[in-house]
Amino acid sequence: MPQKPDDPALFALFNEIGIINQLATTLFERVMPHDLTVAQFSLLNHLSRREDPQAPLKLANAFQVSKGTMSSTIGRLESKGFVEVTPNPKDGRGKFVGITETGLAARNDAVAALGPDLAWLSDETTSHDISGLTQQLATIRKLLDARRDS
Amino acid sequence: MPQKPDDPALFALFNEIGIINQLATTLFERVMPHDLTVAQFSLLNHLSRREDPQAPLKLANAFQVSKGTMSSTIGRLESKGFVEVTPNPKDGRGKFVGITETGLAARNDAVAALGPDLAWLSDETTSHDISGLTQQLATIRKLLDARRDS
DNA sequence: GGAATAAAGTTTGATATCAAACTATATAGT
DNA sequence: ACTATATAGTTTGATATCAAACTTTATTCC
Repeated sequence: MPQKPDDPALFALFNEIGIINQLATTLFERVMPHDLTVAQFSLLNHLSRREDPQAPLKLANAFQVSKGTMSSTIGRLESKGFVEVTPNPKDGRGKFVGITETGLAARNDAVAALGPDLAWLSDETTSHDISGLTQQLATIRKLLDARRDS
Repeated sequence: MPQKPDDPALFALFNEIGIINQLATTLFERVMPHDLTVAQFSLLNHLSRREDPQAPLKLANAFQVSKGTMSSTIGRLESKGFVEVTPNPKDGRGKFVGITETGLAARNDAVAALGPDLAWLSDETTSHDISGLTQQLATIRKLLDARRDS
């Protein structure tokens, strides 16, 4: 039973992280076209960068979400016609997810729509060392990630 | 149509923030008792620090969530008997939310259960300037917050 | 005072997310 | 081969979250 039970510094850090996550998500979702969510856009953006279709499980690992979550996001993008899911001919259990022409266009629309907000943020944060900040966070993320598997 | 459409640095930052948020949330929820979620614990913890009951709207603002979200979280804590909701005698629309004895005990249980993980994190991050990191993030949070209202 | 407006809470419908259960296919072990 | 186990995806049930619609009570403004 800790005498000094809560670490205010860590609580404050996670609090800021949680709020930023929420604010950025809603800010971006307000401007993105095609009713794209951040989860959907991120997946679309990821697929737009690699020509070869990817297995759902690999995508789930890349985004650190459960396979159930990835299954759901893929399904929604599929309904919109933005991705195409094909069976893995070598493995009856497996599938491949690839972006469609429509999906690529939607991704480009979204990138364009996000432009102003990102440019504004970029301007406002020129004095910050964003890369340095990101690296510090990456260190903490790796800690949490290692702890998860333990 | 931007030639350099995405700002990799900013995307990377928000990506880390999103993943940390998710990892920390699931890590904490795995150890907390009474089926407490982070949202529920945070509210309970907040209420444990002030003796006087708070209005739901005030709580929603403090946590930067919508009143609908706060309404839902309060309802769940009320079902568990951890908070008590009373009408505002001065204003028929208003309510007040206060923590119960049971709620305070649950909050203390949760703090104790979180102890080991927080201690571990604290140890692992001694070389990091957590406060400085938090302040940098707070600056960005304020930017996003201001943008939201514009 | 009565009508219009505002404010506090709740409800609804949608998405994201997890864990856990489930289905189907593949691989291992004997 | 046959059984047991492992792997890929899907489904289910729960919570969090938002925006928007809705209800109830206050306040404002002629």
